[in-house]
This record gives sequence, structure tokens and C-alpha cells, in this order.
Amino acid sequence: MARVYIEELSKHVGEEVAIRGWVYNKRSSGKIRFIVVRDGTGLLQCVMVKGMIPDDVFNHFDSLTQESSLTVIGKIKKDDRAPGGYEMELSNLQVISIAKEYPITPKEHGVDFLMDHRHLWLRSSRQHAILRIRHQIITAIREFFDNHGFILMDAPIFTPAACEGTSTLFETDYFDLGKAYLTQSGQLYGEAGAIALGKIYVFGPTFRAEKSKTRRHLTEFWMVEPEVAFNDLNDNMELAEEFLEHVVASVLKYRSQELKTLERNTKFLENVKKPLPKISYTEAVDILKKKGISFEWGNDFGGTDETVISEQFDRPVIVHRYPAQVKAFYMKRDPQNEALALAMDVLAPEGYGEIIGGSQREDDYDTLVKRIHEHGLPQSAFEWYLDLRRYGSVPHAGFGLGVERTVGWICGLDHVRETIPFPRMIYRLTP
RNA sequence: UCCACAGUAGCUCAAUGGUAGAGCAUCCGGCUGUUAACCGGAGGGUUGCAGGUUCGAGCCCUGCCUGUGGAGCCA
Repeated sequence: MARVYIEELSKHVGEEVAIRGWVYNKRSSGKIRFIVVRDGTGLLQCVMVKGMIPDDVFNHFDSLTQESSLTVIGKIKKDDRAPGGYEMELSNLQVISIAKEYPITPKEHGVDFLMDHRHLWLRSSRQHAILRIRHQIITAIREFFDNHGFILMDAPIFTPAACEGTSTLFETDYFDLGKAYLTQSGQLYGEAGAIALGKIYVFGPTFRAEKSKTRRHLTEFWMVEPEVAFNDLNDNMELAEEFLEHVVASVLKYRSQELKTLERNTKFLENVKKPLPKISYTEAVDILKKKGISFEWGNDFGGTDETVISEQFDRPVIVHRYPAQVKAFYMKRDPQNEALALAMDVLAPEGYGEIIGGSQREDDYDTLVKRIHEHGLPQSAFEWYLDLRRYGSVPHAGFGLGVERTVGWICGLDHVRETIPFPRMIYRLTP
């Protein structure tokens, strides 16, 4: 007899099959009993009627607890009364393991309790939907870059010093070489890769030791960072919008069922088509002022500022040419206005904030040395990086996309902690 | 680091300063189409911790702990 998965049951109507999984829920009305089984790919309602099957099989029902593992065998039929649309007329049932009293009941729970049981919470339908969409987003990211001639180039996670010199980093002892730090960005290494290979992307985890305590922050998160030799700021923005369009379209195409499970309104997602609106930082400041928000030119946007700006558009908006003073040392200045950096951020709609940050990089050796000193950074730590300007320097640009914020936005979640299987936050290191 | 809010049964929550309760979960019983099934019954409590006010504190006051949201910083 065929052992099949629930998601492929439509191909097995009328056949007797075996499904291996776990008890999601059970209900009884005396002589007729229902077991809802999950197998990781979906839910299947199994029906058994007293007298139609051997009593010992029928009586197994009583011992089943939520999340007990079992094999169910029976004929598949279409039935609109069943969740998922298909139902199994159970003919046999083999218990693999009876679960102890399961902490997560079909009723509501608080976030803290669920986070303490994250390893079990992952079994619920909603978490399935989020993780499948996360998978789709990561698949689409790799697909996009792979199909556009980019080479995946992994950057190290242990680094000798701060990449940008601003964030607080996680520190660890590193044998006789002193301190090592967990990377906060693979970008500088990505630049070396772009000069070596033309166009590359770094895709890996990054770490920030800042005590950020908001719905948009994790201490460990994933970032994808493309870097392209000979690209300028405009090329960079075009790459970003084409990339975002592909990722969102892929989720809409392959994960509509999961978006439905999450009750996601896809209106804004369907709008993610290039070209995206592009405004300068100065224009963004004007928007804030028109909305009556007091904001001084030269500051960086806060969370609420980003929300107000993004609310003016029906799709992600690209903001470019920020004041250089709020941006990193390696960003190239605008030749038209030295006070501006050739930087760009993509703000997601509906208040999800910055999902992409990038820039054209400073490619002039002398200017870059000057910036390193202006930011109070030790030049010795950046000698290898300066080599990229000593030996065949070219204009180049890239950006970083935060995977968890992107998942949160596409899924319509109110907190990034549900976008990654095991979130790491300042007050949570377990499970 | 700062600001605000919260902590009562395994879980989610009630309880004017006056006998700590409900739903779910668990256990027992009933029900031939259930949909977070339903109906009847049972067990389950050091009200986060330490003090204080009061005849009397889950409730008021002080301190601490833990968590949540936000600010700063950022993706």
C-alpha cells in the first residue's frame, strides 16, 4: 500500500493509502469518531464508525492524545465537510507513540508561553505557513541572483573588527589572536568578491549586540548582500526593485495558500512591480513636514518617520541620497553635493520599515583613508579593504536585505520573532 | 540605558479592601457527521518575590525580579 503525504491526496481519491503523522485534534460523537492528523504537509480528517472496523482499532481512539504519532490507513474520498476537502475512511490505525499531555492546546496562548515552547509551536498551522513562506523567499532570493550571473560568496562570521565601526558586536576569545567579533555584515568581504568575480552575493547570518527591544529586532538575523563591480547608485536601485519584484511574485505564485492561512491582504504585495517610486531624502523630509511632523534635516528617520513616509505610497518606496553624517564611512559622497551620501534605503509599505539598505561605495583610495580617520577607525584593520582601492579600483555598489523583516512584511506579521524558527532576542536565548 | 504596561490553576483570563472563580486542558460518564464539537461530573491555588499600611490585602504603598511594547541604534 502506498505511503503518501497529505498535500498529494488529490491524486489518490478512491485509493487505500497510509499516512504517517501526528494527532492534531480529535472529536467524538459516540459511535462516530474523528481524528485530525497532520503530517507536516497538511491536515487530514479521518473518520471511523463503530461496527465498520474491528473494535480494537475503534477503541484505539480513547488512548490517543494530542500529538501522539501514528499511521492511519484507509480509503481517501472527497468531502467538503472535512478541513482540506479530503477525508479518510479509516480501516486501520497503528499507534507509534502516545504523547504526554501536550502543553499547547487548541485554545489561545500568550506569546511568552508560546516562545518558551517554540520547538513545539512550530507544529501549528500558522507557523507552518510562515516557515513555508520564509523558505519560498529564500528560494526566490537565490534563484534571482543565480539566474542573473551572481556567484554566491560566503563571508566569514568571525571577524577581527567592526565592519562599520558603529554597532555593538558580540565578542569572543580567539586563541592567541585576542578578540574576535561576530559579523554584523558581510559587505566589506562582498566588495572583495565583487572585484574578484564581477557580481556576487553574500547570504548568511549576522549579529548585533545592541539592546534593541522592538518588534523589528533580533540579535541574530539573516541578510542577503549583493555587490556588483561597475554599478553606480542608479544601477543599484534598479537591481533592488527588480529583485524585490521577483521575490514577492514568487511568494504570490507558489504560496497563496499559506498567505490565505495568515489572512494576509495581498493588495500591497500585488503592487510590487518595477519601477518603484524613488524620492530623495530631502523630498522625504518635505513629506514629514507637510504631515506636521517636526524633523530636522540631517537626522536619520525613526520608526514612525519611516511609517509616515511609506504610507504615502502603495508599494515599497526607495529613498536615496541621505546626509553623509548618518551613514557609514564607506559610502561614496554625491559629487553634486558633498553633504550627501550615495545611499539608498527601501521602505516597505504598511509600516514595516526599512527592508533594504545600500549604497555606491567610496572607490577613491585617499578619500576612503580620510573617512576611516574621520570615523575614528583604526586604519590597520582596514588595510586589506584599502587594497581593493590600491589595485584596480572601480565604481561599485550593493545593498543588504534583511530576510526576517522581509518575511514579516510579506506575511503581514506584527513581530519579526515569528519569522525565524528559533529567534534570538536580548532576553531570549532558549529554546 | 530610558519610558509605559503587565505578572492570579498547566493555559487564557475574572474577582468594589471583606469566603479566590470561569473557559480550555487532564480524569470519569453520555452522544452515529464532528469542525477550537457539544452535554454532565471530578481533581487542580504559597495570587512573581520581600517588606509595609489595615480589624482584614489578589486589590493600596515601597523595593526587587521576570516579561511585553516603545525610544535610541539598526536590517
